[in-house]
Amino acid sequence: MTIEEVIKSTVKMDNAKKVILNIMYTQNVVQDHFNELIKPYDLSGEQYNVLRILRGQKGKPANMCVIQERMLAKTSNTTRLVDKLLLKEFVTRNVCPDNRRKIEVLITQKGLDVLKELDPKVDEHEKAFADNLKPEELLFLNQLLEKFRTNK
Amino acid sequence: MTIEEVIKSTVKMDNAKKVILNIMYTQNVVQDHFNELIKPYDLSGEQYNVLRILRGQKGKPANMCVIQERMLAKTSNTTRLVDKLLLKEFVTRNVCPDNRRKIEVLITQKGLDVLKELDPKVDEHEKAFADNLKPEELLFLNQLLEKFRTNK
DNA sequence: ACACGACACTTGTATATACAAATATCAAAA
DNA sequence: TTTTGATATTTGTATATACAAGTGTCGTGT
Repeated sequence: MTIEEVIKSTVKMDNAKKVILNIMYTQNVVQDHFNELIKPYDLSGEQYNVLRILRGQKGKPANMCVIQERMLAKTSNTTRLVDKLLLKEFVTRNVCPDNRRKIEVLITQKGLDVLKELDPKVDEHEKAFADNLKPEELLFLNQLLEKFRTNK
Repeated sequence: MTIEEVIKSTVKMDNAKKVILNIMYTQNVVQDHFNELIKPYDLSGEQYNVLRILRGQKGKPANMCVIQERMLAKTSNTTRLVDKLLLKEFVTRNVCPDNRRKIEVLITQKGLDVLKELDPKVDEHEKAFADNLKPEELLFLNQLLEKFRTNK
């Protein structure tokens, strides 16, 4: 389905406009797909993202600003995001002893378990999209997107 | 900046995962850029989008479900979005005489004026990104994104 | 005519997000 | 030691979004 069909556009668009709509729409499609996937786990996409960052720390605690800067969408509220994860006991939160301004956030075993359970489903989700392209097309798409963002 | 640099990833990712992150992140960058642009106009991105759809109607009124289906993000709340535009006098809203379940939404001159003022800025915004790619790359990016979405 | 399911839209409620202001701590200068 | 500016996080408030339930209208069959 072309982007014109998606938005039922009657007028002709140039490629500059079309590519932006395509990116916005594709992100929407991917996100909706992903949200379906994690719905049964009572996690929002952002919350999942934080958990993944914490797992990536491999036991090292992450403080708020580290989490913030590793997230794709620079949400203005890491505190409340971590609050939610704390309620579900997916993370722990403690004041950093070296610098009491900082907070040390750690993923719990329960958090790791839920990620582990999600891993194959997430892989499948990614693969479902990636399989639409040949390996070299996938590579090229990555390069084009990166280039598209130059200086932004 | 590669997507690994953006999220400061330490581990190696396969292209399937990378392309999804790239799409999510690129959309974020584009959206942030666009939000900066429309901030002085007291319009949200979604509100702008609705106005653009209404202008595309060329005088023909659009009812709620038409607006809904032409939007990129299937927001669950067109009513309140139109409410906001109504408050700013960018649209009018009337019950459809033929079918009183339906609502006829029309863009006002004031709405058209604000779009007109935004047009060159939006073009510039789109061009700023598009100029990072050669015309044939732009075309290819569109094709790859479309293909990436196949069956979703 | 009237009952019924479908349709178009609205409203309630809970949650998420954006932005700015507030709080607490630290490091370095006076 | 006190002050100052920077850093790290939290909180308040307004707005946006998601999802489900509610309202009014229509078309169809009986």
